[in-house]
Amino acid sequence: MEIWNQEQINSFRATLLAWYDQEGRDQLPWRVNHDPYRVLVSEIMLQQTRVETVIEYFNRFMATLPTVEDLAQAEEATVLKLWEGLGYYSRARNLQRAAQYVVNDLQGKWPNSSDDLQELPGVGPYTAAAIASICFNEVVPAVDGNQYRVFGRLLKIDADISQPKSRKIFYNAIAPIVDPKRPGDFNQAIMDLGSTYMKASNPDTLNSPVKDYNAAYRDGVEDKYPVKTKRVKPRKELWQAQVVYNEAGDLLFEKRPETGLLSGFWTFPLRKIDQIDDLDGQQLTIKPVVHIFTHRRWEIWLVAVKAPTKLAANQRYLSSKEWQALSLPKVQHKLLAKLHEVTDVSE
DNA sequence: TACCCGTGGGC
DNA sequence: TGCCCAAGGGT
Repeated sequence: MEIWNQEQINSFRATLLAWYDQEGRDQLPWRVNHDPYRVLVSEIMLQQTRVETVIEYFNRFMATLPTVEDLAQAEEATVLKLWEGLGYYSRARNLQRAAQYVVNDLQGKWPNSSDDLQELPGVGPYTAAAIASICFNEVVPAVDGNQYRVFGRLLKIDADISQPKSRKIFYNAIAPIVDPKRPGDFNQAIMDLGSTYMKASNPDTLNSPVKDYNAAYRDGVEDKYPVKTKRVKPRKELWQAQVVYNEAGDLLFEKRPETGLLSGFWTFPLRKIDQIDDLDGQQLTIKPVVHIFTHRRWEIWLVAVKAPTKLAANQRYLSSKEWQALSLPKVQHKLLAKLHEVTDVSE
């Protein structure tokens, strides 16, 4: 691992920020000001999610809920509808809880330090540092995937970024480098660097503004950094999705449990099966609907089944108007599309 | 700690 | 196609 002296640190800061001032993505909608509410919403949305995906969601979210008070007072269904399709839905619920915490418990006064910001639900060390540096000029590194990648290469840090304990190693390595005059811009500059010249795949190191500071590139071992070992294959599971209509033509939905995957969302009644032979009803499709989560691969067979004589507490018939108004997970939209596909063919 | 938690795009 | 990846946090 490389250790920079103060002279190298000073010149790195100057080089990085000069590039950022020229080529930074200052047009991103969450960078138009340093309102902590806007920055919080953007940071939560950007967790494990691409910038290009977030922009549209962010603009719609801010147009609907412009202030932290608006979010605190909104119906949860409103928030989830705004989040529909973005994934990791606990982020949306925690974001609203964070807004309620600021409004109700702190009388609208934002925590202005990284430590205090971590008290907000859904705000961990990275997000807290990002907000603290961008909105309140706290001199702290916002250690995220970009900083792992950028400084893993620049400094040839051998710690495995898949392991949580490596975070402290990176934090300690980066902390002395953060520009004390412009900590927020420093962190955002690293983000921009990490998504342009220093991407994970096909980086353009040769043209990077900080090429001269890149020890991994200098030594011809850039492809070894950052060190990352863990990879988990999604587990394959077979499911059947039950299709049930009532006399009015409404479809039977079932609310998922309050914990676990897609918690609290409405889907067709889903039942796990061991093999296709276990399908319990009239098979409606030749191929299953396939949906891949981070850790699971679902193959879902649509089956028509008899209506239950009595609905369970978590079951309801919903008209198309009703379910379209709900926030539904992508997998349920896939099932609905598939059902309409086979229904149209038969008509 | 290791695992859980969504989705879409790139190659 | 089957992987890997993308501004993490909760448990």
